[in-house]
Amino acid sequence: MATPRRRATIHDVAEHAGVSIGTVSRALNDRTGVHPDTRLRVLASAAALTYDPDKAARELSNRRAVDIALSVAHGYRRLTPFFGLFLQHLSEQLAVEGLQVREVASGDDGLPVRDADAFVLLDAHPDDPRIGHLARLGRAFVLVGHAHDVRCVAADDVAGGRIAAEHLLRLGHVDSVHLTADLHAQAFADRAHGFATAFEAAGAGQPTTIVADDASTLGGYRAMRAHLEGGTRPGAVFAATDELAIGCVTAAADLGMRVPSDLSVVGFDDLPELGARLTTVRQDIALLARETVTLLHEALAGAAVRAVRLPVTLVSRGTTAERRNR
Amino acid sequence: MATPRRRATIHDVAEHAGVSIGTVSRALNDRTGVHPDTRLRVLASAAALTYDPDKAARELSNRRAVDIALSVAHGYRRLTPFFGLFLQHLSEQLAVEGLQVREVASGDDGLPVRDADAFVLLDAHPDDPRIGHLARLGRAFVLVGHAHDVRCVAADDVAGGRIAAEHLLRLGHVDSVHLTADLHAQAFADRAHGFATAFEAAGAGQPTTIVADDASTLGGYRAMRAHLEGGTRPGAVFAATDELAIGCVTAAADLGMRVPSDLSVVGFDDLPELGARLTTVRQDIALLARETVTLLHEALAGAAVRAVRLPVTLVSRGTTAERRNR
DNA sequence: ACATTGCACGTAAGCGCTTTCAGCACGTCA
DNA sequence: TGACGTGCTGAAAGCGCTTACGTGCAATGT
Repeated sequence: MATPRRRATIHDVAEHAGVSIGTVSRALNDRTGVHPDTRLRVLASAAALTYDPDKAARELSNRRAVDIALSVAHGYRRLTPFFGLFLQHLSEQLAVEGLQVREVASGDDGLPVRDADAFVLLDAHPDDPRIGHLARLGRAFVLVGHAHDVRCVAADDVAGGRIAAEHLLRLGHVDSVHLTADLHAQAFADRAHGFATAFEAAGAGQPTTIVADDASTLGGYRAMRAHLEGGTRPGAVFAATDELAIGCVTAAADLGMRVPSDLSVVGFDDLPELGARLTTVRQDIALLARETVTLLHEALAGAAVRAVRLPVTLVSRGTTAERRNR
Repeated sequence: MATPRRRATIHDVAEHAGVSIGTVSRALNDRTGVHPDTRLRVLASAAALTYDPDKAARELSNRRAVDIALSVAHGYRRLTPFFGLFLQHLSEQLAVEGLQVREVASGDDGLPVRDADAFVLLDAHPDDPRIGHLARLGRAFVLVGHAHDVRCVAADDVAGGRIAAEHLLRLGHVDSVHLTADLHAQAFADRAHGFATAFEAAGAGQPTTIVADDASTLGGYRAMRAHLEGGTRPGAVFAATDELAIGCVTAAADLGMRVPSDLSVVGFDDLPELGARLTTVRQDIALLARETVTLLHEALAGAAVRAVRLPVTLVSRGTTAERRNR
């Protein structure tokens, strides 16, 4: 049975290596002024004892115990795969700096419940009450998404819509439709705008927009299926989300259409598993996380508010093809 | 602009209240030996300074810096609303004890990447490689779900299936079907088993089982729709999940059937938003979180392995009704 | 009257770590 | 030879907190 192992401390390592704790600390943290031989000896001892520095002690000593609270609009209940991934990258990114997400919660009123040093707001509409709340309290926060006059970061959604349009246009799909959900959400509005603008600029007219009940795969499926069954048979669809796109693909398949020969579909996000085969507008979630952390530091330092837009790229996979004559 | 506020320390509070730091600590932690008046004064000072004790320092002092890693099978990518809620309760529960989930991650190989003191495994099949891995390492862990010979906790799925059956039977639905996904998952297998057993015990025969491609709302929708379109029109369906149930309800609606008059549906889990109107088998997620923490402590203490089953209850809402003659 | 209790509180040690500072053993330059 | 770096290391302070331990004081007992 697992003996309740006592964690090795820096003292144990020091003793084992025959040096002082100061030297161990320096060696382990790549500080200068340690003889190479000594460093090696310390490293070996640390490995031998499976030494794992105590986070709390390290934080305390570093006096960089920054509490970072992550606030998701509806708790985890509506956590999308996208935000799930983001979260993972965020905590990895913070771990690099020895920081960490301390708590993940928001009260029933939607307001962050904890008095942290800094907040990351997910899933916020521009008029989200949390923004005013935090601003009023003078707390550091960064919004993942977009709003005016607040520190925020998000993909360049307009550009995303545009490159989706250009891709489709290049393939000859002048009769594309746009499948989205809740245009009240800034990201969706921007993507729709970028898409429509590019179409008009190309003289292809205003594309039809289908609004699903929600941004789930089911939402996308039903909206698309209804549209397809309505008689109109567009050659391509740009879905505002990979999940919506999956719904599209599934709906098309259920109606006997083939993707991409009968219907091209391009998604948005590039979620690993979900869209492994999907042509989609990729946003770099790792980069998003890194930028979030940067902004977090700026917020803590009291720097000027700025909004950052992250580039997106189109990754062409199996769900788009040239328009066939019909 | 938010001045980079310096956090108040226990010394500030002590000075403000005109007492020593020891007294502040005792007052704030409900220790005995503090005069009621003094306690009040300290509390007031703490509030005035918005004092928020430094977690790191507290942990260090308490030497209960227990690293608890939460391991989700596929990262957050497949985090279901159910596990999302569970996570929330778990971190709340741990917060009560001054503990916290330190990291939430699993490597690309699916194995937990961090060397924590204890692990919470979500979403694990009984033959999940993580179980053997952790056991081999002699690490403390608890599995949320079921498997043989490991410390685990889960709802009483068999009973859940049974009470769903009894509810439906009581309403006269002898022609119920069971909608599930991936019977390889222990929970789903158990629910199906409980359901079928109760039906047979009542002399109602073996209920039809429909297996959806996945446990999403879309999966439930498509499976149910296909079944319904196939001609058979069951009077009721027991879905292994609230999400599947939502899919059912939606499919029925899309086919012009009315719930519950044409089709009764009962779900499983009782997720707040999702199933607000759903008749469902409720599991107490908060309790699940509490039990998880209890088992975690047992694991850390090296107690004997035990598996716990949590009771479930049927909550009857708007999606079930008595069988009509047809 | 004094010794004894018990309560409320202050003092200080210590949790495991980082980092400054001083010291020591060299070598270098005049 | 002595004054001076230079490179490496140990000692010790301190991060913010909890918690023995000790002390002063009033209340109690004799």
